[in-house]
This record gives sequence, structure tokens and C-alpha cells, in this order.
Amino acid sequence: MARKTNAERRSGCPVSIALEIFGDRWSLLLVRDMMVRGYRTFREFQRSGEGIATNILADRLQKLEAAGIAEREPAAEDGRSTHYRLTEKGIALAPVLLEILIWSARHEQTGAPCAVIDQMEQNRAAVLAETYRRWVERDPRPILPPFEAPADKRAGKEKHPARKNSPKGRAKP
Amino acid sequence: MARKTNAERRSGCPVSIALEIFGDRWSLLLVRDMMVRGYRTFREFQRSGEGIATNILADRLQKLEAAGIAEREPAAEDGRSTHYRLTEKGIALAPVLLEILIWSARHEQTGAPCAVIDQMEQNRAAVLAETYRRWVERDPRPILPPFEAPADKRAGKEKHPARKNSPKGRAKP
DNA sequence: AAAGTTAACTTGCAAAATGCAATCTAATTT
DNA sequence: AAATTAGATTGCATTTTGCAAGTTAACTTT
Repeated sequence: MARKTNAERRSGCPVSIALEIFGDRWSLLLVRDMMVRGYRTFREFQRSGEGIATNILADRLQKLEAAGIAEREPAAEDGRSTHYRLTEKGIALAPVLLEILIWSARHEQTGAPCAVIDQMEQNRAAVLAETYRRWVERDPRPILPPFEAPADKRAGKEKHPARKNSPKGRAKP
Repeated sequence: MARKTNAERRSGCPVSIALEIFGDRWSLLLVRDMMVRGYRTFREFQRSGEGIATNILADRLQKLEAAGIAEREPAAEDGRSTHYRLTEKGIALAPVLLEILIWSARHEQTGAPCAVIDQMEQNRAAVLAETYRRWVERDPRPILPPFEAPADKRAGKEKHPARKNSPKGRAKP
């Protein structure tokens, strides 16, 4: 999409500004890969399962770096390889990713097991803390396994009746 | 962007599935307009301040409707007009929008006053509850005013030092 | 009632972005 | 030395977005 340049079209709204950075199909997927799956290399992102093209992958990685969301480090074990890592600013997107995940698992047919989502929904702080801890310690182990595509039935988009999504039920104690 | 068709490219990952729905520059902005600003009409969305083209606006509204995030109702006061409204599924995106807003206000230069963001960050549940209440009651009044574009200084992208974003500090009580 | 304005799009076309697959180069492995 | 691989880049086709004009019916003003 032809984004207006920042100087010409910068709205003051934070949501709009954020979407200027990551309002596309791929950027948050890469953040997810780094944050949740512990991916670090071009090759790993490429093989994430969603079929990103290499030119788009290279472009998005550059953009995440330019936005201060990710940074690059040479990989010690292979001179051809670069390790991408979320910055502090990048890991601060964890609540965004978590809320997207929960929303989607609740309202769309996904491969995420209900029990896992229940757990995460009810222990947001613990999930976020663990995500952060792994980031600090550069732990590349995935938090979640890759979920398989849901069974190929398109009738009934929701896996189970949507929960009543009253924010009151999620109030901070 | 040329999205793979759902049948061909559906990843099981909730984040990926969500981004298939709203992973673009404009969709979540429209959700914001409905949710936060109380906008309902084509004209209001068009004049939101970010310069969306009418063909894209029409397209995105259709897509949000098709995804079950928004619905249309005829406007009683004008036979030409349609009111768009978030569905239950749509209002359930409030935590996503709120986290994006907070992240952006913390890490980018936006027009959002610090005090407002502080408030929202520390009272997430109350903000979400209010958002939901307004949705239930079809209250079209904006929760937040449109924020003005930040002053045109590009040096020092952050309005103030980034807060230490330890998820621990945001644990659910 | 006629003329002017407006709401909600649609349309035609140019520009930009994305997607596909081949290609390239240096590092690594066989 | 030959083969393979990591991380891109490239050429081109396709799709999407953006711009601005156009359309039609509903509404407002004259």
C-alpha cells in the first residue's frame, strides 16, 4: 500500500501511528516469531508456515529494525547468518500480541487448544512476565508450539460458543 | 497485498488468522473510529483524518462486515445513510486497540497527552468496561478526543524516556 | 416544483506493493 | 574441489492502493 510519508500524513492518534509501522500482513507475524517461537534467523522466519516471500521478509525485517522494534546481531556460529532480536520496544508489544491471540482464538477457528487459551487469558500477567524473562535471557525456546491449521470444516466458524466478552469479567483485581 | 485464500493458506496460529482479517493499514482504524470516537457513517470514517480513499473505505467496511466485526443498520434520520456498528465480536477487540494505543503512546511520538495514557494504562479494566458500556448503550460520544499531530520535531522520537516495560509491573492483582 | 447539495458509494486509471521464482555471492559442508 | 546453504536481490506478473472524477438517489434550499 502506498503509505503517506510520515511528514505528510502523521496523525496524532497513537493507533494510527502504530499502524503506520506494523499495519500490514507480515510485520506482527515476525514479531510473533521472535517473541513466541524464539526464531532468530531469516531462514526460520521464511519457514514459519505462512508463506512469506523472501523480498517481503527482507523488507519487513528492515522496517522493524528501522522502527526500533528489532535489531540485528551477527550469529557467532555461522558467518553468513544474522540473528534478529526484539528490542525493548519490540518486546513491549507482547500485550498487543497476547490480546490479538486471545481475541482470535475466541472468535475464529484456529488451531489453538481451548485449554491453552483459557490458561493464557486468565494468567495474562504470568504469560507476559515469562515472555519478558525469555527475552531478557535470550531464551530461544518457543513458548507455544506452532498450532496446526484447524480441521477443514468451514461451517460454524467458531470452535465453541463465543464467551461473553464483558470487560468487567477481566477487570484488574 | 495478495493474500492467499483462506482455504489455501490458513495457518493454525491465531495471530496469523487475525492478521488475515485485519492485517492492513485501515481496518483497525475503522474499528477505532467506531469504538472510540463513536463514528457510524461513511462520511465520518472518510473524514477521520488519515486520508482513506473512498474505494478502500467501502472495501474495508465490507470486509469488517463479512468478518462479523461490524454490522450495518439503516439510519433513521436519513434514507441515504447507513450506520455501521461493531458487533460483539468487534467490541471484543477493545483490549487489542487499547494495548496498541498504550504501546504507541509510550514508544512513538503521538499527540496523546501523557496523563491520559497513564490513566488508561493504570485503569485498563475501567477503560474497557466503559468502552463496552458505551457499545451496549450505543453511545456515540467519543471516549477520547482526536489527538493532534505531534509538533514537527523529528529529533528524539520519544516524548519522554520510555517507561521500563516490565510485564511484572502490570501483573493482574 | 425546480434547483442545488449531499451520502454513499463506484469507476477508470496510475502508482505502489506484493508475490513468484530465478539468480547471486559468500560461507559452510561434504 | 564440488556441492550446499544463508541471506538476500532481481525481473516480472499480479494485486492492491490511491486519486479524482462520476453516478444515483435522498435531502435541502430556493
